[in-house]
Amino acid sequence: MSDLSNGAIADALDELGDLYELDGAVVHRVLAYRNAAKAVRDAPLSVAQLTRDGAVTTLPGIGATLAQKITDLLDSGDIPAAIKLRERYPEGLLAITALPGLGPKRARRLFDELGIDSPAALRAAADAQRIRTLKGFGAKGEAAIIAALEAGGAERPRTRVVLDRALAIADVIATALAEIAPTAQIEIAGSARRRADSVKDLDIVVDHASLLDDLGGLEVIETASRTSASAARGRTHTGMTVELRAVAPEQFGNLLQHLTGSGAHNAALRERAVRAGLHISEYGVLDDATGVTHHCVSEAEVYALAGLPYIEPELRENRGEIETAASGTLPRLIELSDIRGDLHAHTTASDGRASIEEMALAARERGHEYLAITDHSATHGFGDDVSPEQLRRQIELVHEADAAIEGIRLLAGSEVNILPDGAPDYEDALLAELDWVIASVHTSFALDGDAMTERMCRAAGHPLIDAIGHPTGRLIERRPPYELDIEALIAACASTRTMLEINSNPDRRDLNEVHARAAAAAGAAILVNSDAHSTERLGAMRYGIWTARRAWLTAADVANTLPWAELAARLKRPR
DNA sequence: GCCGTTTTCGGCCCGACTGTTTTCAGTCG
Repeated sequence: MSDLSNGAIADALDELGDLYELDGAVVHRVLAYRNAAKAVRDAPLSVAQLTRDGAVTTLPGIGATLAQKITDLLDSGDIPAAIKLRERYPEGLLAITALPGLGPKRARRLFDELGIDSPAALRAAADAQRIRTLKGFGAKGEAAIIAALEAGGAERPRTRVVLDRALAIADVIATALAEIAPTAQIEIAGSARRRADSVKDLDIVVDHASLLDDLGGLEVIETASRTSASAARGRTHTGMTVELRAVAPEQFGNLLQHLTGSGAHNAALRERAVRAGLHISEYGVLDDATGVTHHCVSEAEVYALAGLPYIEPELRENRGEIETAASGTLPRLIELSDIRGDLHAHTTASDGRASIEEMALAARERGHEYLAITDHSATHGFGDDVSPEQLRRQIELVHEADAAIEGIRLLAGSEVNILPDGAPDYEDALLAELDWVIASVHTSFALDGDAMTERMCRAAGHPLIDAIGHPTGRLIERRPPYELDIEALIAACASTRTMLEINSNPDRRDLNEVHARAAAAAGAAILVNSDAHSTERLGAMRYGIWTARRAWLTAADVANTLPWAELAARLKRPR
């Protein structure tokens, strides 16, 4: 039987926080639950296991009370306090608090005074003009509620945009603004700058206020308006919100740091600063001792005033980076230029668009020393499968191309399917002829967690499988990971010297940053691969690198920063 | 509810915006 996942525990804590908030608890108590939920969600270890070991209070923000609540959850499947509060506050009330402008306080008044317990009841009351009779709610508020309900705010969370689409638009906007004001400083901020999997909107910081009036004229912008003397907001034709903020050059670092976030990072940074008598805001750093507000041209100055070294945007998620920075032990994060080769790429032999030669030349152009050709295997289907006979021919073709093309080592590989029983879909004798084998799940996603975990651990134990590709199968914003005990897989890979991939396809980025950090901590070797299906997509590698950086990885944690000869020597079957 | 190179108690980031307000609470990022 598998334990509750960190995500499930975090969801339970978030729900309890929401319920306490409806119940009128002091905000700091509610915040404590939110912080604890985040700590659990970001934890690189099994929180269930930590709890059973009596060590869960080592996580930041989890004390004796929350440890007991997590223990109750693991023992009985629920938290007693949550059961009690759910009886008092109907589920529909939480849906109401999801509407813009309606928080817990106002939702409670609607519930207490008008008996409104669902979005439908809210709509009926608004239509009957009963809401405006409440103190604090006017006709305007009533109209805003109707508008929010009609926008569907209570049913579906707003969709987020996957990072590559967001960056593509951000680059177009930044380039267009730079053409208008060539001397302006223009920076993308927000979660896009932190290289998160997806973003809600785009934040852009400029030091030329005149640019605020140019936003609406850009080709990618559908509508735009000034929202204040220093800000403009636009909407792209794709429906994404763009916030443009202008600031004086001497305060550029303050605003960029503020808008890059994350919110949790900034809150933790500011709490630390307060203990030193400093107040950090988007406008400057106020020193209590002198009464002086320091302006910062660069972010590095903001951190320096707080007594810290510069912290890379990818680390700013309040996952321990502030404490680690304070102790002077931040890792030197991996960079794209550290990568020496790519061990996952497709050609026209399966579902790729380019030939072996085209992929080889494009990889060489990118500075790679080696490239593994890993087309799909015998059972792939969709007409993309490579029969054993075709694979034998492909091996010859790859070796011929390797001999013919100077400056890059080509490896004859395959991306084999992991069958539901954990076996690869080629005979071992054929696998043994390959230079490189990466194994992935492409079928039977719906196995239960135990079966999927056994399937993948068995694959990791296969002597001829070198690496596991896109280990959780998730597609960002589209498909959740399949049921899998990722820690068990990581342990299996570490003990069998099977490498784990960070797949760089921007829709995958799989392993994600939390799992990649856990894998490196467990001693498993990580790969960052493009999974390119065309020459251009070899460039997707940067997304995997960003995930690796968000996982705190250094070049030493990633195997394909090594020359091929050194990497090959570390494989379970040295070649 | 958590936490401590000012604290085991008394704090807990900062500011903008909104609407309904004669001075502010609630919400949001």
